Amino acid sequence: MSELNQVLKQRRQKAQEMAEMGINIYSNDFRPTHKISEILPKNDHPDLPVEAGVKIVAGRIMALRKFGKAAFVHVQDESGKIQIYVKRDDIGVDAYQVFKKFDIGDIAGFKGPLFRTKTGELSIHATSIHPITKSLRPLPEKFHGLTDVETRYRQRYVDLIMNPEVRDTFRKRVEIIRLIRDFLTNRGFMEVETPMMQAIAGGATAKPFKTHHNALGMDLYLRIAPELYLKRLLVGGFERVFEINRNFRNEGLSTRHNPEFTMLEFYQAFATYHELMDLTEEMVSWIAVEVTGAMTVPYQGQEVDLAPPWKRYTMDQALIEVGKIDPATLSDPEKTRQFAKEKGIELDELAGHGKVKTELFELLVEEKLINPTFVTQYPTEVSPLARRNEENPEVTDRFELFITGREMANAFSELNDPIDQKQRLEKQIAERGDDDEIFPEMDEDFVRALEYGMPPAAGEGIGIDRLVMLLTDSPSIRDVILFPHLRAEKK
RNA sequence: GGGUCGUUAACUCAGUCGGUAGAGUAUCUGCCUUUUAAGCAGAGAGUCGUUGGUUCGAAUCCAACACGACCCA
Repeated sequence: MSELNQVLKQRRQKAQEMAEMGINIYSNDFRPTHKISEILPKNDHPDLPVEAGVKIVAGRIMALRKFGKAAFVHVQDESGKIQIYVKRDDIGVDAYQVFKKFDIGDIAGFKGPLFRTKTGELSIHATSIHPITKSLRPLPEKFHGLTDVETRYRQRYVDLIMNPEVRDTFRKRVEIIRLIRDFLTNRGFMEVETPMMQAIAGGATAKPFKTHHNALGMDLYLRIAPELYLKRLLVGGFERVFEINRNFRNEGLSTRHNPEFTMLEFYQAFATYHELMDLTEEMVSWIAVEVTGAMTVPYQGQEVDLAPPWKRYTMDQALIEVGKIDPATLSDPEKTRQFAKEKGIELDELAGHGKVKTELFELLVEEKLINPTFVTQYPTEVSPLARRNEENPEVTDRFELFITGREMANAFSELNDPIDQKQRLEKQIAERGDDDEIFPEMDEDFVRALEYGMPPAAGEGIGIDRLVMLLTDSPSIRDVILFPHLRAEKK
């Protein structure tokens, strides 16, 4: 857009005029005595007299209705919005000349007692006005506000100024993360930080971002998961650890995928995935109540009931009961494969029964799991880091949690047999095929760590962005990430 | 990566059959000392995403590209 358009020129001119009047248009000596939210609740009863005393507030001018010798202003600070009544005869002729230069979008301070207008709105009757920061750009129109999605993401600061519900979503996001910290810390978990830049991007199957360390002359990868480092800490003797931090995956973008996203991973020694199912139910339902006030939350027009206990299926049960697959078909690898092909699933020759079942699950079951559902007994074939089930080595002691048809969490009893672990990583690398952008690469140090002996443990990862989407009723991951990734803006 | 839709003033949007650009808000000027989508009168504001093509003539039709949204992989 043109930098020289009329409105911008006028704003700059007005700023200059104010400067010429001797006003510091970027001052930093005004100190409000009250947040607006501290004023509002004490005076919200229309029939009771307002509090006595002078209030000093500061914030952004969001609306300005001028009448010549008086005006009404709406000022918004971080906590809320209040109306100010500015009258020439009360602030003085000179001050009113300054006030006439105020624009919507400016940051200003106001001082005066409270009163209630004819129409009953709580307001501050200004006895003085204070320019603080001049705004050189006009805000979006007051009625429709800012709705253009691209501008909202690219200029999130304007989105936050204009849209209270956006501010609310991000406050909730912070609150959710704080509650997770409290919950885990209260249960004896220790928050740790492990490398974001890794020589071997392990712990998941995904394409990593590559970067380079100049001084060391080595390539590094932004982590796709912290898993292998957190398990090293179990070896080191920390028995309950968690990390909330960014993972990076060099893949496509969608309403559910951003290249950098926030994961919670936590590991508990001397526990199995069963205990993590209990913990997850308790944690997520508690957070839901704390953040939304209810155990049932709306999501995009459907009601999601988060009250424990949650439904638990084995993968086979889910395929039969939700996916409506004939048990006779499912128990026969060849028939299952045939069935998958009929459903249009393309299968690699190397894909075993477990892989085929997982593909069918993703196609036929996942999107139907609206209320929270744990799915257990994932095939060993698709779970290279999980502990085998002791009765049936074809499956692992693992669950995934689905809510609103989306994967929310992935957890398992950890494999701590270094020889089995090494073989499974080697097998996974061998099956990597021609896509050499995808890790894994053998992490010899991780195997060495396991050789020292890792206590039996269960670990879980929860996608924080998706959890926030659920609890804020947000349709896109971009609505819960302050600055989502977009292509470079054209000049 | 594929498909569909979109991109017009700072913002929200119209723009018919191809005839050279409109509204509201915002801005500016004047009036207005309890308004709240304040009001009244007037004014200014545009590389119609970009580049080509068709045409006497393109915001409009065609193509490519850019950016975005949604769906699919």
